[in-house]
Formats: sequence, C-alpha cells, structure tokens
Amino acid sequence: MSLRHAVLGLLAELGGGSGYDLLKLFELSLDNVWPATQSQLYGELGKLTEAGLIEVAAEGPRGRREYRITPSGTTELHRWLVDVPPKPNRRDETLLRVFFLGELTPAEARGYLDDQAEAIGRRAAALAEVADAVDWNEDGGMADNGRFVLEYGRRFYEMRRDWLRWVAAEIAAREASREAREPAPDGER
Amino acid sequence: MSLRHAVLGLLAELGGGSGYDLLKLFELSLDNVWPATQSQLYGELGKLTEAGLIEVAAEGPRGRREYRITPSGTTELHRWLVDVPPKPNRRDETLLRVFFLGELTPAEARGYLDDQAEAIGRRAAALAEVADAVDWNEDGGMADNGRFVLEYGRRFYEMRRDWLRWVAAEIAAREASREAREPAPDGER
DNA sequence: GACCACATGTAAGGAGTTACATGATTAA
DNA sequence: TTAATCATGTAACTCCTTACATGTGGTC
Repeated sequence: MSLRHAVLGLLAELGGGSGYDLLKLFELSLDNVWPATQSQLYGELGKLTEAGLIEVAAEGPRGRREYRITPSGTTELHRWLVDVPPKPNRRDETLLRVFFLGELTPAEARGYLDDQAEAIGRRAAALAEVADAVDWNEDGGMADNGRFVLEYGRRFYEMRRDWLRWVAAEIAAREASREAREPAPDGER
Repeated sequence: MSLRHAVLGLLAELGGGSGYDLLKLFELSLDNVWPATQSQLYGELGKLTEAGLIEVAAEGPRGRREYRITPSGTTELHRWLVDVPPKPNRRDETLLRVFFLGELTPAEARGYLDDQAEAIGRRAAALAEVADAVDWNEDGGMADNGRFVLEYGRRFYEMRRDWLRWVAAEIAAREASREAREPAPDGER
C-alpha cells in the first residue's frame, strides 16, 4: 500500500495539488522510486478521500479538483515513515537469469553479462545527466531528498555493473580452467 | 511473466520434478530472487502444461505429478535468457521513505536511517551464514550460479548500508550548519 | 493409531498495467 | 480553428497474496 503514502507524501510536501499535478510529479520525480499510472492515481485519490486522509480543497476549471492532506493524513504519513518497516524488494529478473546461466554456453553467458553491463552504463550516464540538470541551490525540501535518491541510483548502478563484470570474469576463469584440464578438440567456440 | 521462466529454469536444471519439489526449491533457492507461493506455482504448472512448454513425465503416489520440460519449453527458456531484456525493478519502499524524510525532524530522520542500516546489517549477517553453510565443492550447475547470487546479495547490502549511513551523515551535516547559522534556543532536540 | 510430510486445488481480493473514452481550456 | 495541454473516469486483464480446503503415504 505504498502508492497511498507516495500520494500523501507529495501532497504534504507540495501543500496540495490536483490528480494531474501529482501525475506529472510521479513521472518526473518518482519514476524510479515508485511509479504510478494515471489510472491508478485517480483511483487512489478517490480511496484516500473516502478514508479521510485527504480532502478536496478547491475545484477549478476543467473539473480540476485540488486535493489537500488532512490532519489524519499527516498522522498516517508520519506513522508509515517511522513505524512501518519497508518491505524489501525480493524479485529481480536479472538475478533470476543469472541463476540460470548454466543453461547457456559460457560464450553466450559472457556475451549476455557484457551486454547487461553496457546497458547499465547507459542508464548510469542518463542518470548523471539528470543529476547535472537539476538545480541544487535550493536548500531543504524535496530537491534535497531527491539528491539522496539520485546518489542511491549512482551507487546502485556502479555496484550492479561491477558485479556483472565479476560474474563474467568468474565464468571466464572457470571455463579457462576447464579448457586447461581437457583441451578442446576444436578450440574454444 | 518471469514466474513462468523460473519454473522452466528449475525444471531444466533439475531434469524434472513435482509441484511440491519446485515449491521447496523456490523457498530454498529463489526466495530472494523470485519468490512464489504454492497457489501461484500450481496454477503456473497448469498453464505451462497447456502451453506445451512442460509435460507430465510420470504420476506417483498421493497424486504426485512429475513434470518435465519439453523441447519447446527449452527453446522458450533460452529465448527468454538471451533475447528478453530484464525489466528493472522500479519500486523501492526505502527510497520512497527517504524521498519524504523532510516530513520528519532531523533527529527522527537520523534515527530512522540508523535503524535501517542496522536492519541491513542483520540481514547481511544472515546471508553470510547461508553462504558459509552451502557446500561449494560441486562444480557447475545451480550451486555455482547460486554463489553468484549470494555475492550479489553481499554487495547489495554493503552498498545499501553505506548509502544509508551517508544519507544520515548528510542530514547531520546539514543540521549542524543550520544550527551554526541560527543557534538553537533550547539546544538540539 | 497418530502425526508429519507429501501433494494438490480453489476462491477472494489487492495492486498494477494497458487501453479506451471523454471533455474543457488556452495559445498559436 | 486547431492543436496541445489540462483533466478525469472506467474496464479488462495479469500477477501476487492470503486463506481455506482436502486427501495420501510413511514412520514412530
């Protein structure tokens, strides 16, 4: 139920906003933290209103509804932040593939790992561009916390790429030692 | 649709097994890679059979059905391994909380981050125990790939803990500089 | 005979994705 | 006037979780 708290958090930090406003923020700021689709978001706003955690502060043109967090919403956000242990992410497609690398030939496996490491490099570069583009002059508020998240991304990609290279090297080493023991009849490949 | 491929992968590596066998393996080996519940697993086995990717090789006592991967299942597994780009995990409850740390007082935030870093330490220790308990003598096969995954876990926890400590330090530093500019009326806290 | 491990099935609901659908306002 | 942006709603589907449900075979 984290979408709920993402919405509460944004409304708390912004002081209020419409579903549309929030949607843009999800795309801009939370895309690699907690993505949400339009469909999901509007549904959640309805549920949050019904639960009394947010309320409609004003109505504008084009059916725009400006939401605002309520006191009980603020309480709930705080409770979630400090008292609810974050649920670790236990699914990882890349790990699953690596777990089954034995189904590939060593050459295929190394090719796969190299490709993945390269793909990570591209994403890391894109992240670095985002980080450069943001104006960090402002102090406090969301931008600062966004900086923490960007730094996480940087460390994550770095760790991930190093690990992929390490696995590739391990496989290469294993293959080399196998080759040494039983010389290949027709060379490697 | 990765559950499907997790099942295919296990059946490929094992040479076959019942739903019950696979369930035990999911709990034992894939719990931090791609967890699956009993309910999900039996459902998927049915769908995979219908799709012709696996087949019932034998029936045993207690209604036991021993599944085996088919040639088209092997093809599909291989295709998934090399041709389908892994979908990155874009949701992280911890990152979401850090994004909203501004809703807490600096003291609360630092307390939170310290707790999280400690929790990671406990999980890292548990992982290290698992790693020690496994017999790595056997060469190739699942155990070896499992080693890669364990090493990933080790690196992940380390990165994560370092990052949490870094964020806590950043917040402390920010608070210290704020304190210096405008001396607190009643001391910190 | 009782218990544990083996073995499978189903139902209800939450969360997320994709697609379809509609309309109002504003700026060029 | 036309296009882009603003603004919301809903339906269908997949995936995952939790819970309930049932029965068999081996071992003490």
